[in-house]
Amino acid sequence: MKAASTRKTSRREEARALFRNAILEAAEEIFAERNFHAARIQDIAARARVGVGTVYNHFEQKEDVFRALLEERTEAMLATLAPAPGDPPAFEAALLARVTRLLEYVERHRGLFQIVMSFGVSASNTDESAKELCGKSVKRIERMRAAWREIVREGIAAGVLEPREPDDLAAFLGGTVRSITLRELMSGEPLGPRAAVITELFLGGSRRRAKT
Amino acid sequence: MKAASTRKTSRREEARALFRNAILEAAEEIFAERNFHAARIQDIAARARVGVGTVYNHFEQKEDVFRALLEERTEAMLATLAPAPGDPPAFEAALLARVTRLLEYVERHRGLFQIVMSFGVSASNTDESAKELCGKSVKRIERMRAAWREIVREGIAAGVLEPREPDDLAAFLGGTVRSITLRELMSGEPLGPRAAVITELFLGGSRRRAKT
Amino acid sequence: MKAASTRKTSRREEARALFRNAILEAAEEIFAERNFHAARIQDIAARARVGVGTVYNHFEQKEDVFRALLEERTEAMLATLAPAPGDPPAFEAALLARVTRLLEYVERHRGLFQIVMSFGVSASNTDESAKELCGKSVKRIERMRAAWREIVREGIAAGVLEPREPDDLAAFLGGTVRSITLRELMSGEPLGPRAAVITELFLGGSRRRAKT
Amino acid sequence: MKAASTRKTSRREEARALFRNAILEAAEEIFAERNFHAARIQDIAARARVGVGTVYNHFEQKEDVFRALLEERTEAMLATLAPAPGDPPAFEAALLARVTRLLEYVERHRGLFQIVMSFGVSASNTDESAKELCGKSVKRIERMRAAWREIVREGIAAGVLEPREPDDLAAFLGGTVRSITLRELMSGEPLGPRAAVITELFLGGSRRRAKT
DNA sequence: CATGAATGAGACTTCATTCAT
DNA sequence: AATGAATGAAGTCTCATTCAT
Repeated sequence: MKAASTRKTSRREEARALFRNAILEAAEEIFAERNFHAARIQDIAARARVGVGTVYNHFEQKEDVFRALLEERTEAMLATLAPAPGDPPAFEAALLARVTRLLEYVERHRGLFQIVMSFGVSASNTDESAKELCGKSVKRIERMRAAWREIVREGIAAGVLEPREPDDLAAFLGGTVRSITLRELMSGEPLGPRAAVITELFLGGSRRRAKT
Repeated sequence: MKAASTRKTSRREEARALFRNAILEAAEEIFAERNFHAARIQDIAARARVGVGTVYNHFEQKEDVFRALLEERTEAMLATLAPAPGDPPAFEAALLARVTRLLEYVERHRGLFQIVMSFGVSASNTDESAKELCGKSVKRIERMRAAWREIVREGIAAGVLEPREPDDLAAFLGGTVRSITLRELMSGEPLGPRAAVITELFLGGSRRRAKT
Repeated sequence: MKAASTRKTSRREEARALFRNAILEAAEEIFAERNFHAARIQDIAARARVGVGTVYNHFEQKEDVFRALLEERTEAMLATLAPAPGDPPAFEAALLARVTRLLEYVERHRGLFQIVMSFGVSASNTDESAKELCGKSVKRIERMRAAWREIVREGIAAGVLEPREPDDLAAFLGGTVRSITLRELMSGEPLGPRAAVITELFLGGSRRRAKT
Repeated sequence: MKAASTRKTSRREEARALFRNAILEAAEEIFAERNFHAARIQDIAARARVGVGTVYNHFEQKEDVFRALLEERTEAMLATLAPAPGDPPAFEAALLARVTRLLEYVERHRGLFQIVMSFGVSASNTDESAKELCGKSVKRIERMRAAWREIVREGIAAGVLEPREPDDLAAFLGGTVRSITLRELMSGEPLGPRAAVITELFLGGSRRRAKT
């Protein structure tokens, strides 16, 4: 009986997740093609083939939809930097694979990331609710930095990178990715091809110099 | 008597221009700190210390305020690239002076240009009214390109730049400026210091090779 | 289960119709006592004991409320001329019954019909939107004429009216009704008592002359 | 010197009257083609080729423009019923001449009179300001009645009309004029041709019966 | 829980009125 | 006295949010 109840519950939760997901995906599309203020809950609901009330069953406010979307997508983006089963063993190749994964993910969610990147900037700076959002954002940036640092450590351990202060190398790597991504994102260029450029640039600047 | 009437008229027009300007400046601030949809006409009017109706005496719609602002600012930005009286005679120095002027102007209107640069993107892509705006934008991009081309021609004439196809060099110069501006704009860094970097990068890549 | 769903749906639609009706009735009162421009949506909503937004859930614009009202009422007015179950068999008596029904209906909606009758006139002649309204109005006038013609045909078939061109008799009948209605409507007199006068006048002028 | 001042004054007043008149005529056109609420002071001023402020130099409020217009036009309308120099001596012919004058005047100001006639009816019954307007209107109706009575008296004195209670005959005459005018006005027909019909109808019903 | 109509706060826009020139 | 820009109250309409079914 307990099993039944559990399965029942899990089925229900599965259904919930389905709805929630559909809403988030619809929201991503709508937010990307309009913008936060111009996007109407009604449109999101319609795109998700769901009633307006349903959106409110899953999210308290319109802003929460946006918040959740951000959270989910940036979380997934962070995940692309983790080592994956099929990654090649060599550091350089593995780095390329990871950065490629990252860029591909960003590409797939281009519209949203355009908003994200221009958010700390043009978005309602005065807005009170933006503060909390920024708070979470800071934490995520921290985690991103940690991810880069971890990669850099691996590189140093593998003897590929100069044994410098990992924080500096991490900043270099992160900055390179960030600035190139930003430019291609805003100018409308595809991101995929830049992964190679990024790793080259990074390695060119931080590869271990052969001992004399 | 006619003189009096003329002066009267010009005074009135002067006053009109004053109001119009105050409104545009207020709008720039408000649009920069909120964003088009979140900015309320009431706020703009209040910031300009003007009645709501006054805004509508100068602009037909809220959107027209934005449009005019864009027009005015990008026009002035274009003007910074024209040769100025105090510019040094040497091409390299003159180039630096011009680029510096450009970056300083963009810096002074940072908030607005952030919006401008992310406009073809996050702004209501579907919107019908955006089309006309884009049309004008295309023309302005064309004129910008022409300005770069003119500068490049001067450089070639002065024997400083390689005598290549001016369009290519212009694209290189424009692209360098654009991408660096974009990055610093979005990341919140000051623009001024980058003028030197930009000219260096450009000259490094296109300076005339000494004849062997 | 389907039955339940059907009933649910029909109940909802029933409720919708109830609201729509309440709004139209409120609008009729407000439009009648003020006039199109002076009538505020807020007033209509309040009179209908409904929120402002509700009005906009049922009609796109203020003007559409007016349009729908016109449509609905003139439609119903046309219906009063159709033969009804309880009408007496004799042509003269049936005619009186029908005209009486018509006048009673107009009486019940006096305020609105006053506006309708003075519409092609004082209403925004220049207005662009008035055109469409007039187009529909023309169709309805056509149908009214057809209704009169049908009545006249019955009268001729019954041998009560002179066997003349039905269009002429119809025009006579319609014109008599119209002009008397108009006068009483504008001068504030009750309409009911005029039904007899109208039929008398009409029959007096078009009753079949006995063969010599 | 006094003469000069007087002439100066009168010239000024002449000028004032000119402006006032231009405004009233413009207002008549605008009110006729739109309607009180839809007519904008700006439009009236523009049509009169006058600044907005000028309108307010001559009238306190928008409503006063309307009020004055009504006053002026109905006053002039009343004047058409007074005996005129060229009127024929015979009562019947004189009556026809007067009624013709009246109808011609109404015809020339058709747009306004359409509004006037549908005013006590569809116009803001609830409006507070309408009351005063109605008060004046009542007085004018009284004077109109007096005018009819005077005409009737002449007819009786001339031995053309039955020596009945003048009030009754006046009501008959006035009513006939009013109802026919109303109908033609609303239906868009020209008024001129109806003068003959009106006098015929009136005389037919009230001409003195020959003594047996 | 899904749904979608009801709701009203709030934004844009108009326009009567004022007032400095 | 004429003028026309400034002003803000008021009206229309939108849309986030609630709630009965």
